[in-house]
Amino acid sequence: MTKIRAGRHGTKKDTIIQKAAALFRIKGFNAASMRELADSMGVEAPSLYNHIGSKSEILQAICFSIAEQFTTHLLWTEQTEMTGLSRLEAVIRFHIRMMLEHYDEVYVANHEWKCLKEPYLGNFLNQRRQYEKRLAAWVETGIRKKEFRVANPYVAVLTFLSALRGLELWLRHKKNFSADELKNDMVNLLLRGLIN
Amino acid sequence: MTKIRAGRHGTKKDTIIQKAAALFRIKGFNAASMRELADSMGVEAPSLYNHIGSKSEILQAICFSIAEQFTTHLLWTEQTEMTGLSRLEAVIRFHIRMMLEHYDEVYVANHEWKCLKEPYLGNFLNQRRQYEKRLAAWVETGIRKKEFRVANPYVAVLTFLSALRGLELWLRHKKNFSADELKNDMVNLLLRGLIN
DNA sequence: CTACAAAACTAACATTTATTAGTTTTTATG
DNA sequence: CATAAAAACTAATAAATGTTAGTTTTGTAG
Repeated sequence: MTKIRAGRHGTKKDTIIQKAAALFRIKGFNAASMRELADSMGVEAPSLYNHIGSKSEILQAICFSIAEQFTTHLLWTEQTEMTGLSRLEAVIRFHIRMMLEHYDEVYVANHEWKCLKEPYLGNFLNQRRQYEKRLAAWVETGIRKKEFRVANPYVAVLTFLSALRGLELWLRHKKNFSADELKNDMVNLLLRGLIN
Repeated sequence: MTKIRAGRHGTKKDTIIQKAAALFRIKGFNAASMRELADSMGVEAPSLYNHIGSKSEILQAICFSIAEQFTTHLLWTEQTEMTGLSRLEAVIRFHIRMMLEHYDEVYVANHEWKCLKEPYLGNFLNQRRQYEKRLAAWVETGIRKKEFRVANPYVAVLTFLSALRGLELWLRHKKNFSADELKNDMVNLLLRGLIN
């Protein structure tokens, strides 16, 4: 009879969620079973229910924790960085940091949100749309100030966010890389372009 | 007793695969059931098995059809376009066209490949890696010819591909847009950068 | 019209799944 | 040590799923 260990910085529920994120990332939410999750902790499946309410609840915890961190950082950046360039640079740096420090959770939030149940699904999508809108407002401001050139701000935002989501591909390839180097490359590429 | 209609340009199996792509895109492969798929065609689930071998087979058909189209186009581009810029531009244009004309299939191939079973999963990933490698070779050549500036060609390729994958976000938003306009925006953004 | 093949149907099965109920073991507190 | 709470266990359930078997209907060719 193994026991679920509470991590140094969290409850046993947090430990379950963390393990679940790793499992969901590898197998996908639907394909990952509670039995597997329990197995990965050396425990029987029903034991998990002493700590969590349901499988769905775990996914909700993952998605909203991540969403909240991104939103919070966006608002913070808005008040600390004033130029479009420095703001977008801050966003890139934060996405890289999140991807490095919370790979599983970020991946799951990006790929398995569709498995959320209402009203959480709608909620999550709303939060994302808000994020995109605020970012688009930055770009629009930058365009007005002649800082950026771009025809459609939404094209820029969606391209930008997609490219950042692609950071996961980078980690998947498991190349050895420095976060700073990666950040510089992406800033140069997205903001200054590929062409010499 | 409804019957499965064979489309003008394909067998009944093709019709099933097309409907399945739409369903898989909306609900995800695992969450979509054969009964739902049958329902969407006004038929009972077992009837599908007169035309297809298994649920997995449908996913395989979708993923490999799309992968093959992209690979074929890449090779074609390599022989018809000679500068790095014109090649990447051709890739952007093709991705946009594929996304417009085969939205469901492209989306499913991008998001549900993890549900493929071996050896198809490994096969699919290999094909993708080859695609990435070939694209990286283009960029490397471009760097050598001083056509591109970029520190790490792989950062460029993965960023590029991620941004293109993000075209789906654009379609999801259902803005009215012209494909040409979109193409021009993305070329400018990715190749010339956001900064003025 | 007949006969054969294609393709639909109904019924059922074997598995897998998340989850609950009830019980026993462990841990912590007095 | 005794007692209570926390957390593990076993057993079981209800629902859903992909798929098969066997049968009936539909469409087509001679």
